[in-house]
Amino acid sequence: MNDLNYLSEQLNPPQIEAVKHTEGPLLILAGAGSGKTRTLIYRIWYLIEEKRVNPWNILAVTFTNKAASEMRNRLQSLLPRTDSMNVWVSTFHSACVKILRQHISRLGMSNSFAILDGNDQLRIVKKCIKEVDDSPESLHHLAVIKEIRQSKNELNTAQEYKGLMRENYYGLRIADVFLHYERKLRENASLDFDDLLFFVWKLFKEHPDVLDYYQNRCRYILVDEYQDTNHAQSQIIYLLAEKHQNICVVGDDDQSIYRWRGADIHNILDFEKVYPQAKTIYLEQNYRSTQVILKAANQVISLNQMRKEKELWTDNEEGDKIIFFEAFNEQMESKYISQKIQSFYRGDFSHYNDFAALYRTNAQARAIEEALRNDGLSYRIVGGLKFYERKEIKDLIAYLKVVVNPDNQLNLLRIINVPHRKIGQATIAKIEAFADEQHLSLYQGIIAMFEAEELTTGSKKGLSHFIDSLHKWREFSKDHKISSLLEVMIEDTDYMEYLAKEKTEQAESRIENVKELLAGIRYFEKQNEGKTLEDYLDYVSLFTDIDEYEKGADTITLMTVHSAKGLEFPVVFMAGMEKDLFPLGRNSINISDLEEERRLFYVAMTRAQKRLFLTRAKKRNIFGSSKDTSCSPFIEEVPSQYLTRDTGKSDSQGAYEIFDYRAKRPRESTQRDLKKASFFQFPESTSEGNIQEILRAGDRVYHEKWGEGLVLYKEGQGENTKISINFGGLKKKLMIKYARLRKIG
DNA sequence: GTGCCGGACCTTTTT
DNA sequence: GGTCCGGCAC
Repeated sequence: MNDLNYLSEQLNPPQIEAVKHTEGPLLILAGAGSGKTRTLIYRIWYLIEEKRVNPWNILAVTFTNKAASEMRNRLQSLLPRTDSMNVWVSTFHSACVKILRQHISRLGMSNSFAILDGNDQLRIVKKCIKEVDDSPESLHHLAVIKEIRQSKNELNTAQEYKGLMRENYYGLRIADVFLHYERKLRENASLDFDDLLFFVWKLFKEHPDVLDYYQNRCRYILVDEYQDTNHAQSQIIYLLAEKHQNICVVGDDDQSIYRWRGADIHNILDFEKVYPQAKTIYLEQNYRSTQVILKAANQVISLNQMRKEKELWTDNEEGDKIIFFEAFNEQMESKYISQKIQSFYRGDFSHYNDFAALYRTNAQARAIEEALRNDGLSYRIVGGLKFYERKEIKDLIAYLKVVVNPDNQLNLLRIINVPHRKIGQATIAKIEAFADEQHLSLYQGIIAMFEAEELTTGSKKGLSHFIDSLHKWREFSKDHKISSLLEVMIEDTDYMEYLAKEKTEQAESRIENVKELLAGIRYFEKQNEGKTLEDYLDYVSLFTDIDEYEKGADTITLMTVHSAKGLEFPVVFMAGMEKDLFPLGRNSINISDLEEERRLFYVAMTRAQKRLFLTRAKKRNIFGSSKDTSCSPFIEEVPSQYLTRDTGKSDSQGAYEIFDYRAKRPRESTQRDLKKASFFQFPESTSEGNIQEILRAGDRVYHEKWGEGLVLYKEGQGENTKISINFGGLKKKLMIKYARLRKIG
């Protein structure tokens, strides 16, 4: 088929224009739901198929691994395999890691650097404050981190930062911590997230031959979500595109919601100034939402001053009004969400993944989770405590990192006494002092101390055993798979025993997590044959939970609005529409903060395809005590003709629709239902306790991992009750208190 | 060197 | 309501 005919079947006129404008800078302002990813994909297809551009010369940058892998998948279905494989599709951060692993030695640094995550950074900054500041308690670590990150994003070194703080006493104190922090990172050959960008920029600036290589390689550059770029990122892109000028950025200033982490909205607002030759194309047809939702969202966002004027339109149906519901407290709010989902389910929307509950802060997930669990609905929480940030996972990853690079003190310290080897503060201080004196790394210091026979008996045994094991693992890793190595390490250190001995109820789930980690590694090995332990560690360092989110599973999705960007759902619940929560602001919230919150609200609204619910709680638990709340000002910003209040009939305490399964239609709630609901509101014991009473042989239950099952019999008493369940032929005996079972039906 | 207790502080949002 | 950290007892 003729390419142009094909394109006009797939895309609308402005989208086609964006695809065909291949030479020179291009700004695509793509509103929510306007098919921007689709446009990008076809643009790459067009470059390769029509313009005969070598796929190898195309770079497509995204912000999340999820977005990158989605793009890769969609390219694969459109292009011959070899072509789609050769396009460099990557996140900013992984592209930078790839570049630095090759060339950072040109800056006099080690190519085998470690990557610190946010928690590592936090711990190190705290420590640095204590080590160099005169009154550590008056210097808040978050303030310091903010300054460090901002400085790096603005491409200033610690020295330059100190220069800028000349007259500023407080700033100078931060500068000293910053300098110390940098020294510590360099000594340990470690880079934080912001360093990844900073050093790529530095590399390009100081080594024109390296820049030239990448300029020639990346002749056609595409950047997704350009409104989220920070200064460092935009400068890297600027340098890369300088030679060929084939830079296409896609974004929506109205969806810029990462200003707080350094995203500079001016990058997109001023694109035409930075690239005077730029062409600008607007994608304003929305394919996602109903008229009502889209018009309401348009109205809300139009209140922002700092934006490019535009108005999305759609051919979609008019749709139902947006519903606003005020609940007594967050338990009732959650109950309402659960009830609404049940009344829709098997009605207009037949899958659980048609529903999403969004919120401003992760802490709100708990109440919603509890309501859904009590009602036996299948849900999943995206984000929150992340898998790779769990203690047990970080421990084992640190073991792997130490095998790769024992000189990294940060990782070594994390595991040197985990599990316990009787190596405490005193011993470590002693080694540190010795190592400093001899100008050795901590690891080399330990070895040297053995040779010098400087160690006391107490910790000697534990230390020598640890060092011997480390040698053994390093040898072992040379000709064994990552998963085998980890298995051996877990075995040698009795790590599972160590977890099991922690009598907390977390023990079981921690052990499960370790198994999941092993399974994850095996999967990685299968997917990436020939990749090394170092490759795996890079992958883990840049992995986030939203990457894991898959449409496939049929569950209700709970996540923050930030995580929801780029996704869509037929039915969206936006919970917590309260002043000080959404918009979130404590003491003072200035206009530009408010505008960012409004953009966030706009993102939330535009996730909805068919139905949108806004809910709030009149009382909410904050830090354990119940507080009265007032309504979010955003509610008033939604035009009243698109909004209808669900009063829950006459009862303002929060009546709701109940789905009557026998009649297969909703009925109104009765006093009895309300009583029942308020029982769930205050579960005396947690759901584990409740469920134990409820479950009996013959009940159907749902388990996160095993799916649906049939209860066969119970065994034992009280806390230690075990339950035998048949999961589709597979019989399992589980401890009730750990199994997290949900009753079905 | 380890483990337990109590108080402070906490919540944005994420690569 | 949860986490982290310091202090104290063993």
